[in-house]
Amino acid sequence: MITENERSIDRREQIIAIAIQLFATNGYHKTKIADIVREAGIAQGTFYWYFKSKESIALEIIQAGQAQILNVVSKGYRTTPGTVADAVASSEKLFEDLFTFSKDNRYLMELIIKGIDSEESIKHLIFETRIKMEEAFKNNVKRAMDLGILPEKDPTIQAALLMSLMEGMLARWLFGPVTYESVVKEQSANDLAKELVKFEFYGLLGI
Amino acid sequence: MITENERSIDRREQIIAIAIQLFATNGYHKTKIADIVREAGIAQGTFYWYFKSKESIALEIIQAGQAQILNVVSKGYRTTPGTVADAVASSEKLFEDLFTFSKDNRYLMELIIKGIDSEESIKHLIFETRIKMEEAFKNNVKRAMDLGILPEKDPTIQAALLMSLMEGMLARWLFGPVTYESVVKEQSANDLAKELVKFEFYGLLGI
Amino acid sequence: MITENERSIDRREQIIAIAIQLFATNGYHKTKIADIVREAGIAQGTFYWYFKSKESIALEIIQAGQAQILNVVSKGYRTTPGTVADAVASSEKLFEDLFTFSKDNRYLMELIIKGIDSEESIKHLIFETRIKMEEAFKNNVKRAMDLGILPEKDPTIQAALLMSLMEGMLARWLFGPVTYESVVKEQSANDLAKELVKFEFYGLLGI
Amino acid sequence: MITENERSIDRREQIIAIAIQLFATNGYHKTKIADIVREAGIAQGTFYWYFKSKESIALEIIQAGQAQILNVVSKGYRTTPGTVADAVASSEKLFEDLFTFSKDNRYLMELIIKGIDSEESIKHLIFETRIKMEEAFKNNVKRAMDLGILPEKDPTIQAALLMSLMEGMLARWLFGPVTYESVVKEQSANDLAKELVKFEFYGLLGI
DNA sequence: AATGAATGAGGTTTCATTCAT
DNA sequence: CATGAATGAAACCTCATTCAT
Repeated sequence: MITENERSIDRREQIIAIAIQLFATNGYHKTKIADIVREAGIAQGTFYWYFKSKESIALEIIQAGQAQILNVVSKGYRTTPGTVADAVASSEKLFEDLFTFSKDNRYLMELIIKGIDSEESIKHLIFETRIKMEEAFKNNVKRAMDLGILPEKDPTIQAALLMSLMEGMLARWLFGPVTYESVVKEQSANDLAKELVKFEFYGLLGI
Repeated sequence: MITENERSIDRREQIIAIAIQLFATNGYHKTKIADIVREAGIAQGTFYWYFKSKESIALEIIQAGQAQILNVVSKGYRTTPGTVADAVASSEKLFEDLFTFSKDNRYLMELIIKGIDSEESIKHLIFETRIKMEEAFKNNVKRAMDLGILPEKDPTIQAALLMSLMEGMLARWLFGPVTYESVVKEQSANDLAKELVKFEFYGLLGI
Repeated sequence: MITENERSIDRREQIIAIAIQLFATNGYHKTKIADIVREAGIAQGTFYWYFKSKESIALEIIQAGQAQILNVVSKGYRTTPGTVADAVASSEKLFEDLFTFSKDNRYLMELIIKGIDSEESIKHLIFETRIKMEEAFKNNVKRAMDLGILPEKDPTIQAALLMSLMEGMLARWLFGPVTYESVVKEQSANDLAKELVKFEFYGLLGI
Repeated sequence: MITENERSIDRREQIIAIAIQLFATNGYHKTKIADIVREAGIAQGTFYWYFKSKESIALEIIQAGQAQILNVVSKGYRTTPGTVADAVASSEKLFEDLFTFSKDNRYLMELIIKGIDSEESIKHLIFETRIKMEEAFKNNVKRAMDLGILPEKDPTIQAALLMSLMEGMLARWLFGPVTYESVVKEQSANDLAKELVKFEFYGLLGI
């Protein structure tokens, strides 16, 4: 039996899911509260029983998304690598996890990765999320350098480069146009991770 | 002496410059015509003497920007490289040019690289611009492969990876937060290009 | 007790009534949404809860008006007349009905008869209404000719002449200046109908 | 050789001719000064050298039109009729003159007959013109009654009926839809006048 | 006489939010 | 919890008119 409370939570989740998709697809400003409630089949006023404002639902979405993403990313480099092969494997694991999560949370990731032109507070939170992801990358790179697996370079830049690669490939894979159909969009999360990691470690010249 | 015609063109250019900056800084929807005319010191109606609508000025901005950017990018790999060192040098040249242009056209590039949540027509034009940049990259990569300088791989993916790196570094360099102050933002266009190209060819493991 | 629904319909009707009057009195373009809502004692935005646009309320007004008018006109020549006297009587009945309806729907008829300088779509609908009225007249004339009551002539022209008479008298009776005070405006619908029909059948020379 | 003054007058006339046509075709409010000057091939400001305002050019148009029309109408019943046939002939002459003038001044007549939703001052002047036409008709009718040619009735009403017939037929003949193509629009001014006068004197039952 | 850039009041419409029921 | 009617500030855009040249 579904309690009142549970039904209420469902309704909330439903509205959130719709809002995520609309924000990602049409943008923050183009998405009207009227669109959300129409899609949800509820009255305009009902929205405001569940959420304080348009801004607040967006903030809640990003907030919750941040937690999930960071959870995925932080679990990435779990192993303590000893060799380059170990580092490669663990990097692959990280990206595969992230790509898998992204595939399951397409619209959320679209919001985070492509960003949305919205209120300052929302943009700030998105920004923060990406900074934190990049920091996780940096720590991993730093650790690999400390272990002598990677040559000593500025880890901040290396993390930025890594993050850029990841963002770019993810965007093309999930939100990109048909142009990438055969070469990017059809690949599995694992394929994509492998391709990325190869480039990550060896560059264009790599085998 | 300034002729009527020149003054008129100046006024147009002035409005465009202001609009670019406001669009980039505050976003398309947050930028009101009232903001633009206030900044330009003209009456609301005067804007409409020069431009048909808010959408049309944005389209004109992106259109013109696309032409300039593609001009820079297309001049990139002018040389016919024979060795890897040649390829590296010419790649460096390309990115340095692009970064220099970007520094001089900060707000325009912010619009193109970060994108704006705007009308469909505008988003489409921005998208097109990025696709064309990426195509220029792809052609360069393909040529290097044909010459035997780079190992044969799918050039579409390599171009996507390159474009991702470029977008990411550019964004951090010019529009990024103070976080990158010391390691990215303070670098010259040439430094940044070198760093990027090193990664481009050799990856994390590169010397 | 007034239900929600009824109040809502009342509000709609109220806005429509005000709009009809203002459109008829001041014209379409001179009538501002601000005028309508001021008269109705509601907020500007409320208008748009009930109607999509200024154009749409005008269309709705004419549409509904057309239906009512055609209903009146079509009921006109119900009887099957056998003699000229029958035809005269039934024509009188038709015009009396139409004039009575017009008196009760003064402003609506003013819109239809005098026309308004408005959007093309609205003008078209008004035009259509008048064409349909004239067609009803034509059918009546034709029937009388078939029955041998009226001499055979082109019914299209006769209907046009009839319609012209009706429009002219109606305009003078209801919307005309005080000039016609004593001789036209003060007459009853029945008086007017009689006068018109006398001219219709016998012309200036008629008894 | 054309003097400065003459060219100036031509320019004025040209603007007026364009304005008449646009007012008649698109309505007063829908016709923008921008439309007029575009059609005339002059600058926006130039319009205001020739005319004080949009309202003033419209007033001037109607004013001049009124004079011409009344001139035509007043010349109508020149003859002193003695018999019904004389009255018929002279009535035919009046309408033929008026219809001929209307054909040559299509757009002007459209403004006068159909009226335009415009400023109060303009509407008033149009109204006045029609009143004066109707008065001319009334005088003619009255004279015929005094001469014993027409039965004694209220000449105001008879004139109104006559005016209505004329307005209606004119509108269908010149501004009407293709519906009337064969039966009304293709007729000559003389044909139309004859048809009208037959109805005028004998009604539907007339031979 | 003529130009065309500039003005600014004012119009229609949108939409996040509130509120009585 | 839910509704949907109501609000009103604010946005974009129009256009008759003015003005410096």
